[in-house]
Amino acid sequence: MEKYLQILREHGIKVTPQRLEILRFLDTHHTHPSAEDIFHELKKRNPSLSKTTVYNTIQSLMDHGLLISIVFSTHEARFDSVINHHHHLLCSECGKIIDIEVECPFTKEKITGGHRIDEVHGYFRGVCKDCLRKGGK
Amino acid sequence: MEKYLQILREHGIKVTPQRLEILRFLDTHHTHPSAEDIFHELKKRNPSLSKTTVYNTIQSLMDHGLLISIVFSTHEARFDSVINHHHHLLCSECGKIIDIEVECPFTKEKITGGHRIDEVHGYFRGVCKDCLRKGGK
DNA sequence: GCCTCATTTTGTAATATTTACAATCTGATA
DNA sequence: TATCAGATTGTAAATATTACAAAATGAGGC
Ligand SMILES: [Mn+2]
Ligand SMILES: [Mn+2]
Ligand SMILES: [Zn+2]
Ligand SMILES: [Zn+2]
Repeated sequence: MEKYLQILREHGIKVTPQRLEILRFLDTHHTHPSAEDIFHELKKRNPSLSKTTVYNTIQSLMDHGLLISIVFSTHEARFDSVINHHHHLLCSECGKIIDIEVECPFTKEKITGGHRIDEVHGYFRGVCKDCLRKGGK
Repeated sequence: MEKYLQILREHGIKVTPQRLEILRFLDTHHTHPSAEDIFHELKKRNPSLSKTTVYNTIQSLMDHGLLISIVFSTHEARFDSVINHHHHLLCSECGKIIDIEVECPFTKEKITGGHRIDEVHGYFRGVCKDCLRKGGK
């Protein structure tokens, strides 16, 4: 837990048990969880946890560049503490969101078509490797 | 209007005035409107229009590959009748969603990292050309 | 032209995620 | 230990989307 304490301190985020737990969960579960996923899991050990705290903490971590949101549909946002640039695939078979490590040409260009590009997000839809192996399709 | 009548017929979508109007609006306004935008605009000429019809029609057009949804945030979905592949930039200054015509290497590969890729969406955030010219930043 | 019936439209209600807010709590500091 | 700004909590509000059933529509057959 020392690791997460240090991360929060380095970013000037006041350390609280809730923030430590949320950060730890995100760092140890690279499954792109939703706010509900985080809340549901951490509430087991801390029954007084509030969903508002989860949302507040998520926002705080995003403001400090420690977290990105992944939005495949308006239904819900998913979150990822892996900041180094990568794309994402939503598997139509198993529903998982999977990291795609690719060399994306647009991440390097600061200007494209005259527009300034600050962030690049690649969202793919398809069928993941595991599901292809199992089911065919 | 003959054009949209033909499009619906070709795709086996039953022709109705509402569907014609929605299709026409999308084809003549490449501003990536929201469902609310479409509803609000078309209700002027057809006061009995229902928002459910807008959503139903959007879904139908998407099912037939005539429309794609653009999701930058969970707040709302935006829609685009331009199907030929292109990426999108959300300008943090003016809020517009702008088409980015680029050669994207991932659209050609059917398999990437062992996963099957069916759809590729490129979402950029930044500042558009017009806003750069005006405001600096 | 009229009937029929499947489909569509409409209006309302339900769902669910996210945000707003105020009271309470906490923890660092002096 | 007293203070107090900031964090947490619970509840309520906002809002986009979906579900549903009744009414309307429109193409095809007579
Ligand atoms: Mn990821
Ligand atoms: Mn577009
Ligand atoms: Zn899969
Ligand atoms: Zn702009």
